[in-house]
Amino acid sequence: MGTTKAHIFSPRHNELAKVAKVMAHPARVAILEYISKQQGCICTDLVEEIGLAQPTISQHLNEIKKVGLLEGTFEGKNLCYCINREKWLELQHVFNSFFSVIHQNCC
Amino acid sequence: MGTTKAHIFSPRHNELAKVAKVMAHPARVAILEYISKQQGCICTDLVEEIGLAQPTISQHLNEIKKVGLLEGTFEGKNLCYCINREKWLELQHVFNSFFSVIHQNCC
DNA sequence: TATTATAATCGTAATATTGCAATATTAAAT
DNA sequence: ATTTAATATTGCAATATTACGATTATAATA
Repeated sequence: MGTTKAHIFSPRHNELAKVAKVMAHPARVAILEYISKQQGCICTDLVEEIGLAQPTISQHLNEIKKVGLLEGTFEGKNLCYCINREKWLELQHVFNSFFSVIHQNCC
Repeated sequence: MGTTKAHIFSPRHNELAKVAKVMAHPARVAILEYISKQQGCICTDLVEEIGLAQPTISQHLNEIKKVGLLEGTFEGKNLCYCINREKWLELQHVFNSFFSVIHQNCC
């Protein structure tokens, strides 16, 4: 008990839920938006910008990374994070399709 | 500890996270899709269709209802659930805007 | 009124998420 | 080699989520 029964759902439904989960926390929404607004991607001040402790931000970044939405490279001691444009467009499409699929003809 | 610090985020970020959370579980994705595919909305067989226990489905329905995505009316002993079209379009717009806002110009 | 069918609610167990202090790691700078 | 700065990892506490059995509520039907 307590665990999502992923095996009873379709891969498509599981996939959509997984990516939705990334956006299901305001910190991650804010992080994604902030990173996207940077010229480059030296995101040193993310901790200060968001207002959560450094380990917490690090964890959230990791969650975003796990679904493939972030690309990170080290530039010296600084980490250069940026959004994976391909994956982002893929997500946009997944959501858009889902929203379009829902045609209700009742009530 | 353990609770999301909603007060440090903007209303927009909190709102987006809230609706994303609804789609952050495959059962709710499946439920939304199933309801949308019905002619009317006699969703009696939702439990059988999804494969989770009745109280669990009821809970998920309630989560969806809480963000205003479902309209429910009783038709005799059967509950008639259907998607709130207006709210649905609103959500689609919220997500679409967010995806569009992300313009990364790095990496 | 008693029965039946359907859905909500309650209570509870298992697990996941959120957040942070402490610590470790990494690499640049001194 | 030490220090410094940035990020990751660990460990843990608080809270949220997921799931379901048992029960309750509601209304149609016999």
